[in-house]
Amino acid sequence: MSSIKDVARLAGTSTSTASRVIAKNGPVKAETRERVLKAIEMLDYKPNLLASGLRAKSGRLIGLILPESIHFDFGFFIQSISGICMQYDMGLIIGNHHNNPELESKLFDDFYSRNIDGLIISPASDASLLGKRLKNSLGKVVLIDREIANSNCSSVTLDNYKAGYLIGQFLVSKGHKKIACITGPNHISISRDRTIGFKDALKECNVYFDENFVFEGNFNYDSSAEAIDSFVKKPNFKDITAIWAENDVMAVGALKELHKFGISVPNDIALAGMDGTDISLFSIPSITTISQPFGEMAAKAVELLLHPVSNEPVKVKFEPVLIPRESTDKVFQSI
Amino acid sequence: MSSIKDVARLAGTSTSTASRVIAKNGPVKAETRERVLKAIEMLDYKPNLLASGLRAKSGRLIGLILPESIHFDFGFFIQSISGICMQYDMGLIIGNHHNNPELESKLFDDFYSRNIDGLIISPASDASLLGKRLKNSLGKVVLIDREIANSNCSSVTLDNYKAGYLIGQFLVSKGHKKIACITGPNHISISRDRTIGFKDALKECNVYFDENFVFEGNFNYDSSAEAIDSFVKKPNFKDITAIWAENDVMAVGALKELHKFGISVPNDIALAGMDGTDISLFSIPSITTISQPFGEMAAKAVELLLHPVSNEPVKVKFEPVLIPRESTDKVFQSI
DNA sequence: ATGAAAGCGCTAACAA
DNA sequence: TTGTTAGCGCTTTCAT
Repeated sequence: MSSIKDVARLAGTSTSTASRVIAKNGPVKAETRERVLKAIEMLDYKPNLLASGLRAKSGRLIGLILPESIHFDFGFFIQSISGICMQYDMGLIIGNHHNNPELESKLFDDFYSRNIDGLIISPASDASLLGKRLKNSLGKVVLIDREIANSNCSSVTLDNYKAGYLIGQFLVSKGHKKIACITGPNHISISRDRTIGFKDALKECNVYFDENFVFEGNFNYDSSAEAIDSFVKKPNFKDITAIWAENDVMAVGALKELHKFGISVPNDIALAGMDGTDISLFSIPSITTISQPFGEMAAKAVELLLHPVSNEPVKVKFEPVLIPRESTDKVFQSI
Repeated sequence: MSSIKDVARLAGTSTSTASRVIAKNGPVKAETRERVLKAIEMLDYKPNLLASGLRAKSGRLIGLILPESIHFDFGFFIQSISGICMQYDMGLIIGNHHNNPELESKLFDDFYSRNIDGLIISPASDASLLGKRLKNSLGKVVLIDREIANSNCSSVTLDNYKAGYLIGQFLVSKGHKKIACITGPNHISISRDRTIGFKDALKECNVYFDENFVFEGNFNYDSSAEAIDSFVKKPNFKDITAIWAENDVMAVGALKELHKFGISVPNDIALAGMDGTDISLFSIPSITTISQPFGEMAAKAVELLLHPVSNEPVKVKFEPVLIPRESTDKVFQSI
């Protein structure tokens, strides 16, 4: 690896002149510039980002901390953010905390040791240990997808309460009076918000919400299969005419498990998911869902980081959109 | 941000002593160590990785370049590799090239400018411009998932030829004589290998392979819907009794499109995918597939990078495993 | 328009 | 056991 010194030597200039050519700032005679450029070419010189980052106190690096990387939504975040970072000539360093606050803190510290220019994070849970760390890193953190209670960071989230509310209202409008719910983990605020919105919608419509038919899932396939198993065993399961799973993955898992029991969607029971991911569209039947604008959310997060409009934290909430599909096509008549 | 100087000053030692305490190498009197540790604690000191990286010519960083981040398999790679990196106290910097060789080269150069300790890459295509770059970076690159023709890098791949062969053999064993195929992009060697293996299996079993029923997809849902549309239009579609899609996503897309045409799987037509991802398991019917050990592949790639056994490139090929499921359950009798 | 020199924060060879 | 010092590669004053 050749350094700027090598370039300068070959071009017969000082390192400062070479640096000026590379950074395209200070004045350089056209002829000198040519010599430097040729030297760069010949040596296949690439500036060392650690050195320039050390000087500039900027690693030209964005950190991204997510719970996992496998799920579609997180993959979408990674891909969108990575693309935008590239446009800005920024690197993207990532880590998964698996909802473990210790790992989360470790990643946070490691990233800051690298002079990151900003951090986008979907925090571990309400037990996140990031509190004091976030205070110190003013304006360089944007929360995505999940919020931290009374953090003073900017954040980009979906209005999860409204999402739950919308789906609740929708199912009631289809005539459902007994609705089961497979929630996300209770320690994550987005799950709680979705559930509260959902309950509020039912309450407003005077539909009784049976706590016996709430199952706390973990956003994965398996947990929704468990949920269905537990529901089916209950004596008054026959009254249930609709199920809402708080993400599409669990909805697909529920569909499969219902199928095993010979229960047909939407004829015997209606089913809805959430996220608006492809699996809900390509499922048979297609599954009613609430779409989240993952790409826009990612873009907004980067924008808030790189072009902050003020010193005050900005809280951006995106609007959920209901997408009715085949899985809720049948209208249930009240008996 | 406090530096090691601040620590040394507060502890009343020199920076080298402080450094020795931090690095846990050189000898330090117990009492001095205590003072330094307390200073570190008080200042909440975190070493600057750009500075140490610059010195050590090692960014404690692994680079990961993938075509995309959204697909399940790539998400799996990211998650596995990220976990292992964390164990080694390494950062993980990632980028997507979207099968564009220019982006790929740009990422490559950027990563190397960061003194990465190793690169794991699933290259863009046969047109990858990485040739000379790879020569220069001896032993620090491992290809994953995709191979580059006569590169002398280590690589971790699936035996894609065998995967195609296995599925071909299996479908023939189920009595199929006319089989359609939805391939991956032809510019990617894994697609070609799968297709060749598949054809070879049919040939060995004396089953005629009709080139009219090959559709070049792109590994996404939509392309398989197009494939089905084009197949259905052909006059002799009625003879087709099985379809192989070269990944699970396309298989699910094909299932959906067949369903639209009122064609039932497996009763009217058998269907198989590839990758062994959850969507093929949770699909209704579950889809016969070939599993890839994504986690093991990722682990192997990091291992080859961090603990190379020799200077020679090592080529690791994992064995595909056939997973028969409902989508191929019906045995077709030759007429 | 150009160069000399200092310094970002860290480590390691050498001296004491 | 501890400290001094040089230098990783870069940028940026400050002279010239």
